[in-house]
Amino acid sequence: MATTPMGARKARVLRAVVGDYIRTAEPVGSGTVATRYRLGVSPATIRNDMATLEELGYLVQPHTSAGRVPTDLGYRFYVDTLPRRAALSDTQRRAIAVFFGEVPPDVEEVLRRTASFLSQLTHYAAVALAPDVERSRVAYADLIPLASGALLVVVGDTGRVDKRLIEAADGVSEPALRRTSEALRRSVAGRSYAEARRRIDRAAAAAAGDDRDVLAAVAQAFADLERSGGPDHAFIGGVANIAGEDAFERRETVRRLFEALEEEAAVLRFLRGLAGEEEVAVTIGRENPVAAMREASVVVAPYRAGHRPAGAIAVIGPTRMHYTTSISAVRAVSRRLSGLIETLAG
Amino acid sequence: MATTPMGARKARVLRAVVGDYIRTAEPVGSGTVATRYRLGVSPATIRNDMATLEELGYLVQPHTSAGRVPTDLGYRFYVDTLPRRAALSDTQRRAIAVFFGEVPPDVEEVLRRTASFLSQLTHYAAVALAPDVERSRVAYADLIPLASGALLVVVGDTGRVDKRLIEAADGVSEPALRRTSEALRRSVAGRSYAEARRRIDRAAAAAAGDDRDVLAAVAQAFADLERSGGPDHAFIGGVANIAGEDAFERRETVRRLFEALEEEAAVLRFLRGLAGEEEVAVTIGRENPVAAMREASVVVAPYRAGHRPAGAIAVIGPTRMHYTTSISAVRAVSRRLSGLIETLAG
DNA sequence: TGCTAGCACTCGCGGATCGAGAGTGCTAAC
DNA sequence: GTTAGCACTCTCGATCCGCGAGTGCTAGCA
Repeated sequence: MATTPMGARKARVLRAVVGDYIRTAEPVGSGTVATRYRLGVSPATIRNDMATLEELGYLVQPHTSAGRVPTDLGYRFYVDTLPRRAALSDTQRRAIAVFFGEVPPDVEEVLRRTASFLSQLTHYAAVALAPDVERSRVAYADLIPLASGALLVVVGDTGRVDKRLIEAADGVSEPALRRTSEALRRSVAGRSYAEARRRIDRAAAAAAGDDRDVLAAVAQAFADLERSGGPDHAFIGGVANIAGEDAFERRETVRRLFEALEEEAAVLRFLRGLAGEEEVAVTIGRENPVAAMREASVVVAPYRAGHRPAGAIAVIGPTRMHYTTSISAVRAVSRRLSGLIETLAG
Repeated sequence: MATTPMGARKARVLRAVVGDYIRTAEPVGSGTVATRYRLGVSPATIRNDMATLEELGYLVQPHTSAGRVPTDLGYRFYVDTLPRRAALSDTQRRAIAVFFGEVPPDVEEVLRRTASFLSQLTHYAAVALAPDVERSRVAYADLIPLASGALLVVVGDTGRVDKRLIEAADGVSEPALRRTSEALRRSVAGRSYAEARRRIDRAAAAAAGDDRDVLAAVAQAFADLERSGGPDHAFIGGVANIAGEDAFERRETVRRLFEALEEEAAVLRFLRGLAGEEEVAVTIGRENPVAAMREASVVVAPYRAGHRPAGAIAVIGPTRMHYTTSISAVRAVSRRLSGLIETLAG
């Protein structure tokens, strides 16, 4: 930050206003800033600064005789000039240690719990995305015979597990199933999902009769996986926090937000895009491409599996969010999660 | 119903008040009942009836000069005297046909989509419970070797799939894994989960070395499954409908409801208990054992897999719910769902 | 005995009014 | 560039009031 283009004191005033508003939820007046944050100048001076900051688009007044409230741009400045990595509270630190000390039953469950845990930690809603198909390799694939056909089970090296019913039109013959199963186990391990599909496709072309049908169905299943990223691989926790959050004033806002969260595809695409390679990213209010989230902010970070980025976790709250805590929490959890996933799947 | 203890006309008045209140959300006065529902008596008479109904606990007035509003008891009477099976609208009927015409990828996904679909159909929140462990038999179990150990996959004859990481302290030897896998496939198919666990326990006791460790871990995994019913096997759809529902006046009500829905264990137990063997059941307001749901009503029905009850689906809405539609929808969907699950898993 | 017409009464709701208080912008002086 | 002083604006909450809906009661009628 060093010397900001707006001038050092104005920057301090802006930070004070945003910080105070986040804490109190009340419009902040010049008097408050002068007494609560010792800037060594009088309210009148601060008033001038605030007027400038309003012209620049960082603040607005709800009405003439009220204090100022940050715009999305104001929050953006606040977040960008946040002191690097604030420490977590002891309670949070301990909670994280306990959470990651438990032995989880499987990766999917880890993500589900992580979403829930992250929401408790931050008091906002949280999302955990399952490892991306495109960033996973097939570790294992097999066909499980069932009365009505077979169940294709695909396990990725990121820990993701997909399953899909395979039904041949007029039943599947035992031997065909056994042969396909064998072929799958031999040929797809270590490949990307796309490459696996291509191999199975080729195998289908080369095969005949029942074998061909089964292989074609399996290839189709792989294709579906690639296209949709698999069904429901976003785990959401803490929706109650959003429902109770009165920073969302209108109920309609909450409703639309939930609608968007339930429409998982959109959120998925958006969050995957947001999660950069290394660090925590923040999207504020109208910066958000998803219309229903224009009154919300998102704090997102990627997690890794075996040194490669695999999925992402995020916190979703009102623009008047406690950014410091959320960012610290997301950063800490994403790091620990990467470690855990690595030992589980790697 | 025939002759109600309260007298035939009072019953009609009560039904009129409840029905009108559900439609309009306005307290219902004697005048409205007299003009809108042709009971052949004057408002004065209806006033008397309403006074009686209030004494009996079926109605209340929000304040002296307002119309009447049903109590939970009033809704109960209304639901109990509903004409048997109202027809679904054409739109709904068509939607159901389309929905169940699609080929689903697997049972879990069917339930997830059913929850979402049922919520769209009714405009309330909906829940679909995965098939109960206690009511399923093991169709298939296998160990899938992974870098960090193995993944236990258990498929039930109801279509439920459970997976769980098995990690032996100091790695699992290949041969032990192969032997255990073989033993599993041979010995557990067709058994109940409890019986399967006992067999594996016995096998573990009889085995030695690595085999013993792996078998013990598998038995432990089965035990966990039985105890918890498996993680997250409730799929919830349409929370946005509840967030937007203004029949829930206070926001706190909505918050607590979400909290309860997220605390899946409680909802699970409650709904499983509620779902009778054959028919649709309705729980209204304070009848509800879960405190956070005391201002909500639940319409629930079981679904079957292979002629045995397996799980349940439910609609959750305000006590001022459109019961007729909800009941019809839940009944129709549960029936179709039973058929679908049967062809998939049976 | 049960139903009805008439009537006085109650009470919430929406709109209007008003004073207090917070916070502003402007001006003039330092 | 900063500050003190001051007049001004505007929201918020309290209070008041009239309207209208709906009631309960009483008296009369079949």
